[in-house]
Amino acid sequence: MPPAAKAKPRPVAPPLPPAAASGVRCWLAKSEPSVFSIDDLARVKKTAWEGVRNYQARNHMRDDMKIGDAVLFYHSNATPPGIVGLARVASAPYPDATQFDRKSEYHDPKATKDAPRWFLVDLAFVEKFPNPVSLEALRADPELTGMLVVKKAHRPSVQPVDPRHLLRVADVAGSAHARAMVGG
DNA sequence: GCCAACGTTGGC
DNA sequence: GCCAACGTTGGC
Repeated sequence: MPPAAKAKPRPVAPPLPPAAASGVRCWLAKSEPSVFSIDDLARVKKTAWEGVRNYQARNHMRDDMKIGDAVLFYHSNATPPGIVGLARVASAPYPDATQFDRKSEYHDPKATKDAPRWFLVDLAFVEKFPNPVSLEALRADPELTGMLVVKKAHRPSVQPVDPRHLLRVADVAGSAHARAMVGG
């Protein structure tokens, strides 16, 4: 029996959106462009998605995200707020180093290296959309009804996205790569 | 800057 | 386990 089979089962996770035909899951990650924008991601190509301090968002990164998953890149506290590009998950989950760094604004005194509290994945740049989709436009699109990001005060900064919603956003945004990543 | 809508913390 | 106080997110 593989060791994993002996692991204590975690509480049942909330239902995920249906997997796309490819098995790739879809997500949305928020970032304030004044802190880290899609242009920053385009420049560095890949980054550790550090500083997430919300348990739901952490659980998505630690438990559910797989290498190759598609991630919509959302600018919050922006003018206008909205989805501006596409990234992909580029690592397995690992502890967020900033939780151990006393000088970091993300330092968590309750976290230890033996018992890390915060996990992250790396995100890699895929594309900046030719036509970003504002929050206002997301809300106005009947095909995007139910998308978490349009719900008032839906806070987790990493959240699941229905692949159909991702493909719709990608079409409106003029994406060149989403269909190849997600299928459909 | 305002403030609604959260999530977290800690006293009890 | 309850819940008031507090802190944060994020649109506006």
